[in-house]
Amino acid sequence: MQNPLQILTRSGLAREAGVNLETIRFYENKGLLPAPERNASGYRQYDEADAQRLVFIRRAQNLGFTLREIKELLSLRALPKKSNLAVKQLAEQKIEAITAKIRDLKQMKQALEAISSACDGHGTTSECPILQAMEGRRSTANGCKAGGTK
Amino acid sequence: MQNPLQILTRSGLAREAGVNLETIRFYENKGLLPAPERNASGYRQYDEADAQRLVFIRRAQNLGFTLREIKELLSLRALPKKSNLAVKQLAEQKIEAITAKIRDLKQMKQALEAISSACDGHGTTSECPILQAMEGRRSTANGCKAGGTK
DNA sequence: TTTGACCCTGTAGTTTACTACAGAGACCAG
DNA sequence: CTGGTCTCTGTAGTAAACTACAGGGTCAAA
Repeated sequence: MQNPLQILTRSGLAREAGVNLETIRFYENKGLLPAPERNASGYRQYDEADAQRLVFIRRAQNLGFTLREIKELLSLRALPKKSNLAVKQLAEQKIEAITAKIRDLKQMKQALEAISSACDGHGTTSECPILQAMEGRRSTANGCKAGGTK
Repeated sequence: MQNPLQILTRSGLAREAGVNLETIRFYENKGLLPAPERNASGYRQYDEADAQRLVFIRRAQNLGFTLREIKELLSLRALPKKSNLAVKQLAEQKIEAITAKIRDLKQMKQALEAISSACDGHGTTSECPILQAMEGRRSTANGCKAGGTK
């Protein structure tokens, strides 16, 4: 317990947490990092808790959470006595969203494989089954429903 | 064969193809739609080929292609005598990319399910396994490798 | 002739998550 | 005291794919 409050500069924190220098100020503006203490010259002063917070953010990102959602997770984390139900729900919702995305991508892949397999790459573009499928001249794959994304 | 060249206004084309009015000008700037003929007042004049082109774009989008890639597909389509090998390759690359994305999402989902299943939602945030996993206090899921995305 | 619907242009805003830059001030070594 | 390296601020740029708006011109019907 020699340095319970080691002071980090902004670049020090960036190094520590493995993020870009500017990311820190960006997160501060977004409310993901609290506005830190300043020294006499106005320099930001960080500590290990801030580094931990950045690690938290990065891990949550790797699990698929957006910064908006991570902000919510952080605010829940800040209330130790609160029920963790909301956290669980956020996780479940994210799992659902990922599942849906995987489903969509699989469907997309399947449609693309179907039309791609109809093309051997040894003809001209004018008779290419892939291009024809995109033109709607052939419904090689049944998919390609209009107005899909939104 | 009564109207082999029915003239469409911009809003007419938008209606026909089911896209937003401004999208058309956006695509023109991006080079996805050719600059159309203009009438005496400078109004854009489209025809059925333009509507087909928009349909092509939408279908290709539904198959996961970006506008940049679609531009390439369109330029290949414009050369009927050219080999369709490049088209086939673009399709194969896209399938690869989708496959990779599905793999990443599955891994993400698995990690999230592992840490989420450790939480029943009946405790406080201070002892929430999900938050702990994000803090790195528990490596509930082995994943969460740093520096994942890029 | 007036009104409303359309069209034109350039530009700016949206979302997500940063990243970069310019111009100014601070700090430390030599 | 002079460099060079830090830090500060506000703002702008990146990618992707649009979407919206302001300020004007055009056209057709009543």
